[in-house]
Amino acid sequence: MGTTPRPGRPVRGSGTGRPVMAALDLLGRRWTLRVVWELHRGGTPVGFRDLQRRCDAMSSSVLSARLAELREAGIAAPTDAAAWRLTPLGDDLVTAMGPLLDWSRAWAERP
Amino acid sequence: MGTTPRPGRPVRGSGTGRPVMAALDLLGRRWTLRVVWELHRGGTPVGFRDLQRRCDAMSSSVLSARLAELREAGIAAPTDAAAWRLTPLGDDLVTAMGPLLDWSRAWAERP
DNA sequence: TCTTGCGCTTCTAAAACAGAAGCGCAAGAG
DNA sequence: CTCTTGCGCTTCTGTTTTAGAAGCGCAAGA
Repeated sequence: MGTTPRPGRPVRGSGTGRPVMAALDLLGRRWTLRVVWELHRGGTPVGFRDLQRRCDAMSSSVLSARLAELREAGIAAPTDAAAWRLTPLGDDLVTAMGPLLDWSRAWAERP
Repeated sequence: MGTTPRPGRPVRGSGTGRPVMAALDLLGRRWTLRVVWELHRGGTPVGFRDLQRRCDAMSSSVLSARLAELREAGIAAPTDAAAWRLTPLGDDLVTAMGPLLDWSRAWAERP
């Protein structure tokens, strides 16, 4: 398994660990943005298998790895009842993704 | 080589090709966001080897693949002088990434 | 001519991912 | 109690993706 990118520490593509580079490394991993997205859509905490189904049955091994990374990054957290939800920081991330969604709609309509 | 995700066509993680899913697939590939980012930072068109250096000497084979994908997606385009730059759509994408950068700074300052 | 740098391509090894199987646990049915 | 069902994951093996070095053809300059 790889390492969870953290701001301030060297990450793939940046020896300095500049925040934006660490973020691009973390969020650039496959399924990461999607998992965050689905956790947010759920509203209430979502269980592992349920989350897996919502992500089009993505591989459980990868989901497990992504959740561990997101937890370490302080973006997602397990509840006491064995389910997952976003932290306030995670909610902010989703908010920050808003313009990206608008862009994707514009992208879909290009000639 | 893989396929370039397009809105409206099935992509990894979504049989419907919903725009946001296609975008998450395309942008979720390793180095993609970084390449877009560096093309934008350059301002003027950037040559292949120069771009590679700016991306911390990422693999040339992957850079080549990413540029092909970004071109197909209408995000980047080669100039007549054998250099690369963002299209207007690509510039919009960078703009849409703005809040994400702000978020990364906040992320860097968490306890 | 000879070197230097360019935009890539090609090749092989390493890493990441996919997907099925299964483990231990807990709750309910019989 | 035993049996089944579903849960949260982990483990394992095969496939895909990425890394990284090497090299090709071209063009410009010494």
